[in-house]
Amino acid sequence: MKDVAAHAGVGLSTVSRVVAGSPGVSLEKTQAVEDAIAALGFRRNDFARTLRTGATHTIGVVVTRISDPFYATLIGAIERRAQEHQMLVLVASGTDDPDEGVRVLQRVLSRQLDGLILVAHEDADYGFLAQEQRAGAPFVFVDRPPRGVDADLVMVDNENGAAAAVAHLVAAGHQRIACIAHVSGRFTSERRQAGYRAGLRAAGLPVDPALIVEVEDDVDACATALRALFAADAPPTALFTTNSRTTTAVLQALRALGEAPALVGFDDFALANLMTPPTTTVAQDPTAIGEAAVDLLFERIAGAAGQPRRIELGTRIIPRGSGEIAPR
Amino acid sequence: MKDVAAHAGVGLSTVSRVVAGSPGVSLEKTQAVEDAIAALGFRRNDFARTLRTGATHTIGVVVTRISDPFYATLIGAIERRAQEHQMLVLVASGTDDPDEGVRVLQRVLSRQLDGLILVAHEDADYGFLAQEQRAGAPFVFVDRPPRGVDADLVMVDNENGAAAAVAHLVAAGHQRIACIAHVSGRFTSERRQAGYRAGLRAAGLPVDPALIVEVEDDVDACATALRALFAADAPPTALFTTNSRTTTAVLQALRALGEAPALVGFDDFALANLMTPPTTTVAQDPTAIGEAAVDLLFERIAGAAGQPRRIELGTRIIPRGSGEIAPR
DNA sequence: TTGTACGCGTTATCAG
DNA sequence: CTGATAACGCGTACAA
Repeated sequence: MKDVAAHAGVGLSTVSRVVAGSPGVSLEKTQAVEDAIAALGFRRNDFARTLRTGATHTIGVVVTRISDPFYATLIGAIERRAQEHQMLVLVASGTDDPDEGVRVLQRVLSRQLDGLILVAHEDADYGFLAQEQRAGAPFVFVDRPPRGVDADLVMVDNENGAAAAVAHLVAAGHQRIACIAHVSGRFTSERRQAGYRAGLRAAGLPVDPALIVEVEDDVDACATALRALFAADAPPTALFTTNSRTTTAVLQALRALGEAPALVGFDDFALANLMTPPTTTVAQDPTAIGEAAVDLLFERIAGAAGQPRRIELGTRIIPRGSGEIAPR
Repeated sequence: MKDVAAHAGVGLSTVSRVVAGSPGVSLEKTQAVEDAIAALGFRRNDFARTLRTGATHTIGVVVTRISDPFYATLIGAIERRAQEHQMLVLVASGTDDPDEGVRVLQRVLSRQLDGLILVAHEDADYGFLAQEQRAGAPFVFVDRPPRGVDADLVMVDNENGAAAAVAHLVAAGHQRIACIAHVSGRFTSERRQAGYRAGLRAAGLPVDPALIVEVEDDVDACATALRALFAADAPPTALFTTNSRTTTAVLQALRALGEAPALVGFDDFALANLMTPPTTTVAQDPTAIGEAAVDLLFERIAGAAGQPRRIELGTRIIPRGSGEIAPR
C-alpha cells in the first residue's frame, strides 16, 4: 500500500479508502490510486486486514471425508447458501484418524474464521471446544452430536426414518426383515437400529437378534454376513441397510451370491434407480441440512445467544422397486 | 501472548519460543508458560504469525464443483499428500458461473497461501494470473488448461484414452460406433472426440458425422439424442460417451428407451459394476492426478523455476461387460 | 478531502 | 538462556 501511495502521490489512508471502497475520496485521486494499483499489481493482504479488523468474512467447514458423496453435496449446499451472504467457504477434511481430525480442526480454528460447520469424528473428544464456545467463533455440528461439548446440531430423524423403512417392507408382506448395520459411525448406526426395532414393534413383529448384524462396509464382510443369514433355518426375506456405503456393499455381495431379497437402504445414492431392481431408499436431504446449518450459524454470527439448538429434519422414502418385492 | 507472558511471569519472546517449539528455553519456564497457556486458553493467532513470517503452511484448492465425485476424490488425494508435508489444505468451490469462480479465486489469492491447485473454468479468462505468476504463490492447474495464462498442468491423455475405447469396441466387432459428447467442459470433450475420430481412423473405419452428437448431460437430452440415433437408417451398434455424467445420463435414457447397445464410457464411476450389464469404462486415476499436482506444486514452492510443465497421465480400460457386447 | 500516527499479535534481531 | 524492541500490512481515530 505504501508503494501504491507513493506511486499515486497520495497518502496511505487514501489508498486504504479506495481499496475498501469507502466514500470521501475525490474522483481524481481515486483514479490515480486505481492506476497505481493496476500498474503495481497490488492486492490487499487479507492477513493484515484481518489482524486489524478481526473479521474474516469466511466460514470453515470441516468434514471427516470430503470424498463421501453425502458430504460433498452438503458442502455444495453450504457454499451456495454462504455465498448469498458474501461469505467465502473454506473446506478442510480430516481422515479416518480422530487425532488427525482434531489436528486439522485446531489449525482451522487458529485461522479465526467467522464461524464453523463441523462433522464430528466419532472417536474424538471435542471437550477442548468448550472454551472456544465462550470466546471464539460460533460453530454448528452436522449429522451427529460431538462427544465432549454441547453445540448447535443439525441432523435427520434417524429413528423415524428407519422405522418407516421397516413399515414399508412390512406393508409389502415381509415378516423376517434383517438389519445390516454399519459399524463406523456408531451414532447413526445405533439410532437407525433403534428405529428398526421400533418399526418391528409397531408392526407387532418380534425383534430377532439373529437378524441384526453389524458389518464393515466392504463387500467381503457383507458377503460373509449375508451368507450366514441366508443359511439359517429361517432366513430373512427382506433387508434393511443403515447407510449408503453399506447398501452398495450389500448390493455387490448380493449379486455375487445370486440372491435378490427385498431391500430398503438408509441414505439415497446416485444411480440407485439403475440398480436391478432399482433400490428403494430412505433419503436424507443433504441440501436442506447444509442450508439449515448455515442459517443457524449466521444467526450465531449475528449475535444470537442462548442454549444450543438441535434441528432434526425428516426423511423421505423413495420407492423404486427393491422395497416393494413381496416375500417368496 | 502478552497475557500469557504476564501470567507466567516471563518475557514475550519466551512465550513465542515455547509456542513455536523453538529450543533454548529452560524446562522451568517452559512449564510455567504451558500452564499459563492452559489456564488462559490461549491459541496463537495465525494471521499475525503469517503477517510476520509470510508463510501460511497452507495450500488452496479451487475447483468448479466440489460435489462432482471426480473432484471430491481428487481433493481427497491432494489432502493426503499435502498432509505428509504438514500442509493444511483449504478447498473452495466455484459455481457454474465463471465470474463467480474468478471472484472466489481472487478471495483465495488474497489469502496468500503457499500454493494453489486449480481447476480452470472453461469460460473464464485467467489472464490476471500472469502477474501473480511472477510475484505470488505458485499454482498448478488440473484436468484442463486455463485460458489466458500458461502454467503447470496435470491432465490425462484424453485423446489416447478415447481412441482406446473405440479400439475396444472395434475389437468386439463394432463398425458403427456413436460418440455421445458432453458440451460443458469443451476442452475435454473436444480432445475425446478427436480421440474417437483417431480411433476410428486407426481401425480403418469412416468417421460419420451423423454418429457424433453433443448433448447436455441430463437424461432428457440424452434420450432425445439416442432416439434420433436409433431411428436412423443405419443405427449405431455401440456407444462411446465422453464423461461420467454423460455416461450415467445415457444409461438412464437407454433404460427408458429399452435399448442396450454396447457402451464404453470415459471416466470410471462408482457402481459401474452394478449396472446391467456392468459398464466398461476408460478410467482416469484422480488419486494419481492429485498426487502429481501436489508434487509439482511443492517443487515450485521449494523454489523450482523454469518453464511451465505439462504432465499427461495415462488412462486404463476397465472391461466389465457393456463394452464386450457383440453387434447384433 | 487528505495525511499522520498508532496498534492489531506475532516473530526476528540483538543486547544482556 | 532471556527479554526488549522493531517490523509485518492494514484500518482508523484524529488532526490538518
